[in-house]
Amino acid sequence: MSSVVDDGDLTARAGIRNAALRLFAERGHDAVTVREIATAAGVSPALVVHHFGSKDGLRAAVDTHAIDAFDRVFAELDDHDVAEMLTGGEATTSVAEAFSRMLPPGSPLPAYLRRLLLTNDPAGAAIFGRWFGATRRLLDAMVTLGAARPSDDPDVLAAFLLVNDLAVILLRNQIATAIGDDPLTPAGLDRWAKQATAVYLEGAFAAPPAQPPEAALNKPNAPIEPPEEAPS
Amino acid sequence: MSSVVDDGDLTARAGIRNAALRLFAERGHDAVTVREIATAAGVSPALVVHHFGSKDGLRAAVDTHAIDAFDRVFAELDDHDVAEMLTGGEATTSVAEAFSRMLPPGSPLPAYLRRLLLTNDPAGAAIFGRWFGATRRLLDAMVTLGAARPSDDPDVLAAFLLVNDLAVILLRNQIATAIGDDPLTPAGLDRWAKQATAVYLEGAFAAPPAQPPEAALNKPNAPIEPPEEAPS
DNA sequence: CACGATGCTGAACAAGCGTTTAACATACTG
DNA sequence: CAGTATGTTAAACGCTTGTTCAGCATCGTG
Repeated sequence: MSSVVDDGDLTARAGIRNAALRLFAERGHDAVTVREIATAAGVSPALVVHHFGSKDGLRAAVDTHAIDAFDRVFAELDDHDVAEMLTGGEATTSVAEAFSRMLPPGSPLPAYLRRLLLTNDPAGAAIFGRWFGATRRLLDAMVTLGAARPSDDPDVLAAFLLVNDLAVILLRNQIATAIGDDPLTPAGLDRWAKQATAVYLEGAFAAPPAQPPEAALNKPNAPIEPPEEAPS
Repeated sequence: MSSVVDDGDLTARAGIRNAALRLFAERGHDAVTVREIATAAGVSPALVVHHFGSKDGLRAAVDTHAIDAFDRVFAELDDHDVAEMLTGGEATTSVAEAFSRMLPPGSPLPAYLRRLLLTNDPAGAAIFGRWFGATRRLLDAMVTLGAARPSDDPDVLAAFLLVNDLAVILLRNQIATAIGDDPLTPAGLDRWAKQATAVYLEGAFAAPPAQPPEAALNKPNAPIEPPEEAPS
């Protein structure tokens, strides 16, 4: 056993990249030092720079590696979705489900996706744009096949469905403590999918009993963060 | 004019806290230096430490300040929601709507909430837990009033509705470029609320035309991230 | 007026950071 | 076998970081 992380027979380069992926995902780029990455990978700090040029070069390599994996997951999901639609299976297949199915349980990739979308990183914007386009196209296909109701604002509807899916990954930890199941495990995923499917098929709310329609709307509220705040 | 930021007549202490709030929200705690905060607030770096003890003390002060504002927004939303429910107004009132209504347009608070929820910060976990409890109680109330359909897993349903709402704030920038409207402005919010309300009232998908019910389910897929990866 | 708080600063410090450099193995190549 | 890439390291460098310190105004209070 070398130390710290048992990577099997990985190249040192790949080992560094994987260690960096995990640490970046857990704590963010800036909070992780080159020395920590090197220790986690069982190599010297100088080797990190030798292989990736600089810490930022390593960041870029990790980014492309992760984005590649993400797009493979999403592509798989896309096919799966169309197949399910055609065979009359479940109504929806979620990004979260694809992540849970295709990634090993302890994978740092969900957390890395969170960091990628959180920082206003152009790579995160690019991946979101691609996924939005795919969702939009899928929604159109479902409408023409009669599997989804047509909308007067399909862009917003597609974005709504996509971000609802992504929220499961972004807020994974909070959801887990709230409902008592990690939503990226089969058990949690099942509970989540049941409720989501129900809402997407029938809705969640009912129109109120029957009363005067326009009542208290647009009453102005005092802003909570006025231009000048009380000094603490 | 002093410099950089015109804060009106703020205490230096409050000015530092506000500058830190904005910088932390934009770039994250670790990527911001004490010197940058001091410059943005128009004071010397030493004064930052003098008022808050340390950079981490400043972080804590900013945290409590922000969390206080968040909870005020959410409490307002809660009241508003109940009121709307009773008067038979709109079916839903979203967290995003409350943020948009109660915060000035350029406020750093949405971005700070994003950082708080996505960095596994215990403060973020606490605020999510509180909001989840409130959502759960609101959902129960709506069910007894006949405004929401009863669910066999109300915890998950409440979490689903809450994280869908939060996703608008978390992915604000990506949504803005995807749909062409910032979802925290009145225009974008209106488009978003229309689609969300439609889905929550009637659903988004239709049951497939009518076909064999169980078809291709649980077919095993090759994991995309095998234990040992190809060295790049 | 004296005087202790209070607010605030410039200069400096130790520590930690990313990175560089020179050197050492190891292994393929002619 | 010499020679040259390749992988790897220990040690050090320069810079930035958070923080400290001594001192300067300002000001309400006895």
